[in-house]
Amino acid sequence: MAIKGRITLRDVAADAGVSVTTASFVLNDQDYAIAVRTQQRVREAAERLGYRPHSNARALATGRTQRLGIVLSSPEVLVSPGAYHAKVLFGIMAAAPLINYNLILHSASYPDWRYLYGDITSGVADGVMLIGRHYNDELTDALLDNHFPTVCVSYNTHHPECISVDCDNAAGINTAVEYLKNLGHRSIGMLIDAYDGIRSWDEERLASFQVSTARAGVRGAAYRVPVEYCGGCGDSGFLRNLLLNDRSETGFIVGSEVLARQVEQIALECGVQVPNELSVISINSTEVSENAVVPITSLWQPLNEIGAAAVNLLNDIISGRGHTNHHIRFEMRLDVRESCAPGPDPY
Amino acid sequence: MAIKGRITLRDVAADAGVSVTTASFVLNDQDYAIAVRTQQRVREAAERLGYRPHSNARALATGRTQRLGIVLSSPEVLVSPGAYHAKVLFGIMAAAPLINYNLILHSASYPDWRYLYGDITSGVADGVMLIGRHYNDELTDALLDNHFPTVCVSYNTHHPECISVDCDNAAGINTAVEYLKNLGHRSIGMLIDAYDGIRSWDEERLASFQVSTARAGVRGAAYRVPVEYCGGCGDSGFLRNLLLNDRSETGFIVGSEVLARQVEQIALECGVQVPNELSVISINSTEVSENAVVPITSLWQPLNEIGAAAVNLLNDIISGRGHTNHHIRFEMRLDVRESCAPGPDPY
DNA sequence: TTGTAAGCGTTATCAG
DNA sequence: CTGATAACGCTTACAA
Repeated sequence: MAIKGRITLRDVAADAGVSVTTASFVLNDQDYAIAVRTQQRVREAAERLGYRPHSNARALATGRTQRLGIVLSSPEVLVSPGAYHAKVLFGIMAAAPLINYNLILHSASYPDWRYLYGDITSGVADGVMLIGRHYNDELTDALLDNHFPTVCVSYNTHHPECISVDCDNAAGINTAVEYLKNLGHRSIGMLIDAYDGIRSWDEERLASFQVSTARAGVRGAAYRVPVEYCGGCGDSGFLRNLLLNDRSETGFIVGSEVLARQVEQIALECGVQVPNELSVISINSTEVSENAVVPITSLWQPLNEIGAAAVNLLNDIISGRGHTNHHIRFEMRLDVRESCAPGPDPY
Repeated sequence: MAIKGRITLRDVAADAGVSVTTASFVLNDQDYAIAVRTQQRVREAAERLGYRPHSNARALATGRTQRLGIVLSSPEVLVSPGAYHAKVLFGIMAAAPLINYNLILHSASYPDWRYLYGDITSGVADGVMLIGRHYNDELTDALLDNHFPTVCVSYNTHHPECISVDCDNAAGINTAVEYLKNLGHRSIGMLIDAYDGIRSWDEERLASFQVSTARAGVRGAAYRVPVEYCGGCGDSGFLRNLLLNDRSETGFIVGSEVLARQVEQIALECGVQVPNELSVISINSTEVSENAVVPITSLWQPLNEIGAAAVNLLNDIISGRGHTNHHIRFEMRLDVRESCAPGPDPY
């Protein structure tokens, strides 16, 4: 079934009085020494007829689609507070056209990862960026096993060929710990959302937290908070107990902004003053932290740069270019706001 | 250049000991009365070899890609306050897979609309959704002129074949006007961002504002505010003058949430109390209005439904199904918050 | 300098 | 019931 009214290369060639080969050569700038007059005729014909190369035909012939796939963990993440994914997507969208790629948004809501796998590897795109998936993600590993060009964004897996782009969680947490220590805090807590599966970023942060607190010579305890991540609501009993019972921690590093706001909120309800009686640092530093009742000091990460880096890295992989660094990390920056105060042991 | 290691239909057919034709029939459920045993052999072979139909080859043969294009006005809109586009995109992303479409995110940053036009019509997708473009958009009209399946989302043009999905701006503004009138306001102002080109939604709102105020028997004046839309900053002289000089308006309907917050902010600075001395209604009703110092009463629109409707409408067009309604409109809802108070003439 | 022709992986027409 | 075979639009050896 012909595509309705499409102008093909044949039409252009006929109009210019040359063969399709010649027309193809000219239009692809593969100047196999074509007479200048012929070139002009071809270009003129293409222009006049409004010729557009057919994306799929070209892809079929060359084996390259000039398209990059994107997989979000779910459609919802696009509209979640802080807009993490939207910001990464922004970086991707800005970077892709610069190196001639279109983007494919793979359906994020397949029941089974195998469908997604089939979709991704159906030849619709030359490679794929997976965003914020689980540590032990079968999809990721299947893709990597089959050497499909893949870049993990904001997470990674244990797969030996895993290539990822993310912020430098380890260094970031260290920054936060040092910051609290220098403020005089001697016992610091880390609060992480309790998900089903473990996330790579949580693991990196927890590991760094242990190392950093030890190195800094302060007490460090990590807690997994059983919160339903539904935008702020959830069971707050855990936090309430944590704050009201005698705790040694005078400062908390909180893995998500929404959770950090909850902490602040519950502290308020419990009569625990932020920052005077409790310092809080969140991670992400978006408007969520900024607009909190007491604006929250937060670790910022360059999400658009992360997106852009993912695009370029994926392009390297597709082009078979050597990528020296399998795990690109971007520095985090501590945005100091008003949620931290000197601890019990200031200099 | 063969696609590396890809299992083709030929491989499956060979493995099952049938022709590609037969294999194709089986795998596409076009049960041209194929022997059940043969079917099983084919399916089994496909499964075992991990066969995936090649997207582009299929597209080339059928003339259908099962992909829908999306054009955002710019990458930035994804991360703008209120996340209008992200929410529409969410609706689109949720709806598309339900009717077996993948999504193409066209590069929103082409210098010239002609490139975009070429991209869109290159056969990469079966149709396109354009989001929030100008009233006199050359791209839109070129697409419509050439009968490329197109749906305008959140805007429309004068093109006779224009098909659009949007909120019902006219009814929404009427709701807001009536609300203020019933509160006792007798002079209402409308504030619109002053862009270069005119936007269809602004035109619809302004027109409705004139009609609605007249019908309600209140005074209605519209102002275009010269604000650089850069997330909250900008020249505020205009608003300051408007608020401080003797004005008759006791209530304003403001076309954007960011602008509405500015109005509130500047009123605060000028010592004009919101809502006691000035009532404000914004449009969009997101966290931007919700988190204002005085939470702003706002007209909400179902952005995800709009996105979903666009997907289904586009599918109808592509399938050649008759679409009775060229301009689908969704009702707006007034989210009452704290920015409106009784006017000078309450009942 | 240009043209012929063989693919790329499907689908679909038409015989057998 | 099944199998050749010709598209689909383009790229690219290879020939002329």
